[in-house]
Amino acid sequence: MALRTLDDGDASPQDLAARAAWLYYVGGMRQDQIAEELGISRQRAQRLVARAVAEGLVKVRIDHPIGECLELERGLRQRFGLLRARVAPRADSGQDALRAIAPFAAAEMERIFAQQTPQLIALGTGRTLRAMIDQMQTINAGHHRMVSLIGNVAPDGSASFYEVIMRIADKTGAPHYPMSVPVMARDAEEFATYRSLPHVVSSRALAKEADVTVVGIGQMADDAPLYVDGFITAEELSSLRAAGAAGELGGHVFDSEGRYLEHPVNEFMVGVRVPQNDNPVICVAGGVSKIKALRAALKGGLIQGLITDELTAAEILSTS
Amino acid sequence: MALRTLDDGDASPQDLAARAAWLYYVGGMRQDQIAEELGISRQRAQRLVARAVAEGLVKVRIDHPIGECLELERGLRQRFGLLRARVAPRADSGQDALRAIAPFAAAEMERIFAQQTPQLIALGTGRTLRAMIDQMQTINAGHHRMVSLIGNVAPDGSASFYEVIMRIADKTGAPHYPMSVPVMARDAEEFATYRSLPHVVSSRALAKEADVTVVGIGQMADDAPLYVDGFITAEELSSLRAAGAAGELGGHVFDSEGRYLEHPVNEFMVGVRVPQNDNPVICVAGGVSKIKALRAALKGGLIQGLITDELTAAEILSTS
DNA sequence: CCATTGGGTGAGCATTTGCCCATCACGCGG
DNA sequence: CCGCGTGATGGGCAAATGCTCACCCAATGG
Repeated sequence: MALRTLDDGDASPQDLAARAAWLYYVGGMRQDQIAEELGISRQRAQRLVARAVAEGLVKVRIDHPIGECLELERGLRQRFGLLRARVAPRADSGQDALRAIAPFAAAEMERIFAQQTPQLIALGTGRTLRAMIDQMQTINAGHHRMVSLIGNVAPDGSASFYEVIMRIADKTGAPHYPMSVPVMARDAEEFATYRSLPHVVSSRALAKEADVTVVGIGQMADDAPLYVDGFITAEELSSLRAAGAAGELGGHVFDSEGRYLEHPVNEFMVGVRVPQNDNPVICVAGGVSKIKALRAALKGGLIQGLITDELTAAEILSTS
Repeated sequence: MALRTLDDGDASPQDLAARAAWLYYVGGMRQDQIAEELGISRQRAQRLVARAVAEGLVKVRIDHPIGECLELERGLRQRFGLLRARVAPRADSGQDALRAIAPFAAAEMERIFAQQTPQLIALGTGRTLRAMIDQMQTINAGHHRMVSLIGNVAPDGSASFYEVIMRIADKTGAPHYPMSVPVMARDAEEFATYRSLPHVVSSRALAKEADVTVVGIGQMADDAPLYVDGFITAEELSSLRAAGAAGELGGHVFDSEGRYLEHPVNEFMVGVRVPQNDNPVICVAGGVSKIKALRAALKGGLIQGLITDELTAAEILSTS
């Protein structure tokens, strides 16, 4: 945003990359034509296009409800009474699922932001939401507000890497209310302190009233994000699993029936649990590792919308 | 992998096309991989992708401010059949527009001068072209020639401040043919004298044959450059407006349809009108005040290229 | 029943793209 | 002042893509 070319037509490499990419993808020109047009070498044009893709300037969407995915979407909606269900085609586990889902989730977010009536949007954190944001188009949507469900400070004191609210704010210009405290308190005293902070009180209040909530989901295997990112210890993870943990939404752990556990980890989470009122909670998640958690969340009615990939959707529907 | 064919039996051709396109663009797979994945031939995969693109299933967006400008450029080219259109980002009226456009215009000039085959370049005058030159790089381009479209002597006998040809010559070392007479004659006799001067005759002849012509554009409001710079009186300006003047190119005034007026001011201009032959006339201009003039010039097909700013371009496209 | 037509198919080839590598310009520390 | 990375550049080539063509099949209509 800040540094737009003021005095130099050819300047900012990103501008040039964007221009080249536009000519290539939208304009349908060949790379040598682009090179000539921009007065650069063919190779440079090629690199610019590649760069624009790598930097995520180029967003591709396939505008077609693929039959199979539609079936799955319908299945999910019916089985779990969901309000929204989107299923991205194919995609295997892990990274692929993320890549597949992100554009769909981004489209859903844009749909939310495109609404005329001002919305209060609550947001979780995590890799999946980060990937989603990267796919979002910058749009002017200053009439909505966003609030974070969960603290944005990691255990080591750094800002959480997977914080998303600031990044969406960059793209939309919407006012936002991050929850600038640690995700989790270490003891009851700390917990009481955090919870009593005025901005936490107000953020929590806002989050509970959100018109729509968008979250990822965490699983409870050995590589559970809560553990990998250092929020809980290996012992706590074991203890949670012993207590029947199946997954977590915004750090709040629930069992395979979708009931929140009574467990120290849950007691000390500073953020709010996803609202359980009339306003929808949309979960963005995919990959085999998350299936158990998703199934539990769906069963417990914790979420009212799901954006996932084809294989995950099929798996959820086939075996639960 | 190849045995996916089993469950694809239901797919409609469009579904398949969408799926292939998705795997290609979003999934980043190669066409032969897609072919294998979907159990079809490589060619079919390629046809499916092409088809998806052709049917508009694939939507590509460039998430960068430049994207907008490129849209406008395409719009201008299409609407007015322009050969060249460049749109600089943002920029409000007046000075800002100039600052934004100048680098783009300079790049265009450099493109012209960078050509191998010798070009004969005709040039107008004015603030905009001056700003353009200031942005030009010095390049050695002695094989081109430049000729002025218009006299370079102001009514008070001084050299016109906005003469540009000498300055470009400084930067390029190209031989140049200024038109060293007043812009405008005061009566028929003077006019006949000027027009008969040998160097005027030859400059005029050259200008008419220019391979490319680059001009600014003048508007006809109270601060019309022709009037402000003292070439015409307030009465003449009023008279021109009464006759329907919408703008001027090189001092030659035209109406809102882009037809030159039959008016004393036009009769006594010593310079030539911009060529109306196969060789392009590029106009460099921006700012709201010039929109009326630009629209007229475009409508009348007086110019074949336009270098402007985003707001001006948007305005021209939206309301004409 | 056969000719026709329209869409789809793979082979083969031309074009376009992606990538590696030698080279060069530039900034930095010795 | 001189090497020494570091990163950009363009040449050249292999891979990937797009396109044409001859052919096939299935449906249609005489």
